[in-house]
Amino acid sequence: MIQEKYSSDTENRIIKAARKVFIKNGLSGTRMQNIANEAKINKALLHYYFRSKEKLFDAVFKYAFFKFVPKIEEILNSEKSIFEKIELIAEQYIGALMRNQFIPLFVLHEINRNPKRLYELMQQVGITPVKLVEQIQQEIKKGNIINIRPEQLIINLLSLCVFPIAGRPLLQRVFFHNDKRQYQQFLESRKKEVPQFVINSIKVK
Amino acid sequence: MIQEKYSSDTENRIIKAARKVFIKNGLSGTRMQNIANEAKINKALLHYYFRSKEKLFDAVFKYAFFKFVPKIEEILNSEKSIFEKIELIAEQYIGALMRNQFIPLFVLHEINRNPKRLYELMQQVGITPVKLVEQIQQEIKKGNIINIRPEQLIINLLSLCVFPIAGRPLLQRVFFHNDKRQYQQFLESRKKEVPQFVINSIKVK
DNA sequence: GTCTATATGCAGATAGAC
DNA sequence: GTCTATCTGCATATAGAC
Repeated sequence: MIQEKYSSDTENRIIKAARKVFIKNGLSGTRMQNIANEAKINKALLHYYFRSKEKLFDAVFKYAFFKFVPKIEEILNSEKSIFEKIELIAEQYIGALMRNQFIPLFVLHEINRNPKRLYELMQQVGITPVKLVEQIQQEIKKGNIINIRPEQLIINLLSLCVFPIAGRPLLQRVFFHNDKRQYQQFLESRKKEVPQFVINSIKVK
Repeated sequence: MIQEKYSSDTENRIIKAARKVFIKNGLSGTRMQNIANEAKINKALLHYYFRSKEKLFDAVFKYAFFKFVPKIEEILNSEKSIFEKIELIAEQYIGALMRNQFIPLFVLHEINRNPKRLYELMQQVGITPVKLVEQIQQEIKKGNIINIRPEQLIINLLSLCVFPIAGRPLLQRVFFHNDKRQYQQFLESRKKEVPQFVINSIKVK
């Protein structure tokens, strides 16, 4: 038996609908009526369960955030080599975002609207790149990778994972004749291509 | 004497204010009153000059888009080597986005809201990566760069330019103690770091 | 051209019947 | 808990005076 996150069936339907609509359209782009329609319930019930639009949005945002946290956190703090970590982060990250296409823009928007809150959420969960930064510095000292600022490397990796999904509607049109399946395959191939690209650039041969 | 784009002074103040507010807050996040306040004119005047919010937004979007088109287009269709092009695109692109921090998210949002329109705008202006794709294929044949799909390479380059600015508010906090000047310097350094990173990865030595 | 006042419609939120 | 009906406020847009 599946453990539902919310106690009532209606509550579950609301939160599920809210995720779909908020993540696709953002806070100001979403109408409570849209969510009610999606959940096939009455608009008043949204307020009965979540009081206000803001509170419902908060629930959705935390969900979207924590959906991606655990695995990344696990990778960051593992004892694997820097190269393995790069491979794992790219694979996990691209995979998760492929299954949740609207998350990148949703989170980017929230990053710009309320960066402090997101930062505090990250701290609460213990997501920090400190260990990864140190590991990169050590690998540079050991001569395994070229001299690069750890921040550059990490942000490069993130960029390569996130942007192709955030910009998908245009990129798919420009490069793949708007063929959905082709782009999906393209993203799939990036799980391997991105780490290759990064490692190829930094590895000392 | 400077040639203003719009005939009246009021019209110019409106469009300038609208750029600032729309680009920062998006279509649904912007109130006509916000624009009126920013322009220090009456709300009714917005409608007198631009009829509707949508039409005003359209004017702003086209402006934001064409602001970045000419130089990129020039680079794409020039006769420079692939390595020079990579260097120029990164430098121009990052520079332009640094001066217009909110453009990336603004355009990304519009890409997801109305991708077809943006694509058609690009075609009208003749922005297409066809020539760059061909050039990459030739360089691969000549053995100057490794075997990589041109789409991967181009999208990688774009990712590395755009994402660090779209995600700035969070990245600045996480990696630079929210120090604005440090992040500005970081972005500045990427004008050289990004092409190095890319070329390092694809160049056959 | 620019303003004040106002019409119109809609979205978030609540009251109250069932 | 769930619904219908309604309140309230606000945003776009217009009318009309100056």
